[in-house]
Amino acid sequence: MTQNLTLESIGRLAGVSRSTVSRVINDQASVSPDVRDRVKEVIRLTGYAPNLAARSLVSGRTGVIGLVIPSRVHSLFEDPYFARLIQGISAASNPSGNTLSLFLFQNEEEESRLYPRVVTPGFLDGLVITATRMGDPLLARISNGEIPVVVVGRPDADGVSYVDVDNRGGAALAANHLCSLGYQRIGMIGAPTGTTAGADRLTGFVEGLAECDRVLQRNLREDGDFSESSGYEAMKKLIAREPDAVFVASDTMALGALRALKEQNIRVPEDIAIIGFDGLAPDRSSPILTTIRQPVMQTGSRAVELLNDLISGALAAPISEIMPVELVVGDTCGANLPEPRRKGSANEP
Amino acid sequence: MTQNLTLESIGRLAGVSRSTVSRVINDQASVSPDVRDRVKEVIRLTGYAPNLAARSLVSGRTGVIGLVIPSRVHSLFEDPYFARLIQGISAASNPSGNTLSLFLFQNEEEESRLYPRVVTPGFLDGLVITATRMGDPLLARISNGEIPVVVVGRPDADGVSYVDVDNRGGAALAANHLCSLGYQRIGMIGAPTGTTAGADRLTGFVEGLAECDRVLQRNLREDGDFSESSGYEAMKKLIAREPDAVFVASDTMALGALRALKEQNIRVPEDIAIIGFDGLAPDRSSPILTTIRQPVMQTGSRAVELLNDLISGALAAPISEIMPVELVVGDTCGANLPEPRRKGSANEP
DNA sequence: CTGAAAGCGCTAACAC
DNA sequence: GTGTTAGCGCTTTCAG
Repeated sequence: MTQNLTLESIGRLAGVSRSTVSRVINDQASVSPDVRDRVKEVIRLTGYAPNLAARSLVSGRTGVIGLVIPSRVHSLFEDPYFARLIQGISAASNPSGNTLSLFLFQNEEEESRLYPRVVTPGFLDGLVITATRMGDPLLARISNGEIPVVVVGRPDADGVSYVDVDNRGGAALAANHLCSLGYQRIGMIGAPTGTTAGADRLTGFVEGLAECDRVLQRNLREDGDFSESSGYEAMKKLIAREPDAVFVASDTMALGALRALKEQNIRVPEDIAIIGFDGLAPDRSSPILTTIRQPVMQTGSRAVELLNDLISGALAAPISEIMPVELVVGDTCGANLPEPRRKGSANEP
Repeated sequence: MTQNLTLESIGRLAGVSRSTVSRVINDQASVSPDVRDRVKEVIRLTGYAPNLAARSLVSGRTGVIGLVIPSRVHSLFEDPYFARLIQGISAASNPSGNTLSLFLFQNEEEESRLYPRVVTPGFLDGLVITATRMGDPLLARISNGEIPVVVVGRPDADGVSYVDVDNRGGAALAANHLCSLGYQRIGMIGAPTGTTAGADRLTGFVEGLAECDRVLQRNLREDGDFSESSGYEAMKKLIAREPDAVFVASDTMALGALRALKEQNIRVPEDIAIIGFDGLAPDRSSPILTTIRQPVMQTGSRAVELLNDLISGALAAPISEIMPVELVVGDTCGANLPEPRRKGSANEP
């Protein structure tokens, strides 16, 4: 079948030199229409495709961008967040002619062993790194610019380009929503504060409460690890402390929280209001979860776009961008209940 | 920093020729120990890494394997199944020195546009394709062996290598489990029969029921599309027809089914038994789901191993392998309830 | 055991 | 407009 096809052999078949074939392939101007057509026909007939290795050897570009998912978030990989993110990254890679390589490190050992390969110039054109953790050792090694990198999420290092979502603003939105509905004993199930997303959502929520002259009571906060079961466990602990509303820092954890409540026959939103974060579980809960939606796919796509700009030199690092979030009102906060929510009941010193 | 490092420059630094450096790098015997040490030291100091493009230009190998996820299953990408599969594939790729490229096609158009690139020799060493659908156009174009391919799942084409799980056997196990517990009105929420997995699970379940002299009543079967909400909807329809046990062909759909039941205050397993398939939601439901566990990660890893054998020529296509599944008894079938389940009640013409 | 030389398939000056 | 010619960095004979 298709084999041994080279510029040279195509040229021979079309009766031209290899340079001309190269010009046709790269859509360069200086080729007469008839020659161009003839060459294209031969290419079509033979099914010739240029050898990428040879091409990248001379051009210095590989056409490959890498997506690195560090080992510590590995266990979270099953959160639909990553599926969406990958979809967004893939969607933006294909049109730009890039191939996406996935680096899913199993553990620290593998990470440090394979890491050199990932940042070595000539292997990848650029890198997207998901960095949900603070003090990422990978980031430290990148700053000195071996290869263009864009981080998804806020890195806690300077000089690194990134795309983040407005975690603080979104969490504040959640706080305001709960306040405006009259809830009094407002709690939170947080994400790990060792991740910038977790830290930012906590900060934002506290700030949002402050805008309504409220504070987040110490005993009304539990943290999870982004998993469904951690949300379930956290909510079981909170129930005894009787919050009337809880902000859960991820939808997956919120599903766990709802499960815990249903198990105890606590009604949502009548007995307790729940608001999530992510916007990833639109129809997976009964009642439908009120949440803060972040544009996950777009975040991934935007990261690739910025990376392409970095690679082409159109932009110089570091650059950053914050994606907007929005409140999506569902049924778990009682916003749509006919009568206004409790206002000013529930007192506690 | 690190730049322009080539075999030549390393050789100069170490006072040897580029051939010798190449031999050291490729661990070839004929190099004297002292020279080898000297060269290695220079490599360490400079941080030199071979240019992969040049290497693959001469070797004909790229060290890259592709994972293709066709557009029709794209919407299902968020099922944790794919996350696990990717983990397995990635886990097996790294040690074998391969890089994993992900081809997540958004739609048919993109699929056929990018497809040539994917099967063109010289771009990828091999391909893993998830083929949950029948009549896959990609598979048709592959059979004539342009590039080594291993399919995950049973392809409905001949001559294609694949790794599948024992869907039929597993579904039969589920049927036997329900029969042995004495259930009478046994229903099923199936996966799309346009996927080989869906078809095989249906076949196996019917066969399993037959072993207990039962048939799957027409009106006790509804099909979903692997999504949580489709499981929810299917169960809502089934409820009125009063099955006392339901086999749900995927855990994700089973979670939806459980949600529908909880919403109607139907108790599991007291009022109805539920058994899933996949083993992906170990602690995500209350009560804990009884299910048929398939080794998803291992399936992915095995696919890569077979692919490597195909690439190296150690094995010749087509080859195939069926991974075993197992029954995991949870709390949704009442297997652990103190008293034996109802035996022989519920009559209907 | 080591070096010299050829060549993988392509792009990009540089001629004509 | 088109062909000729150098390499890109590497592996691999082939000499020595």
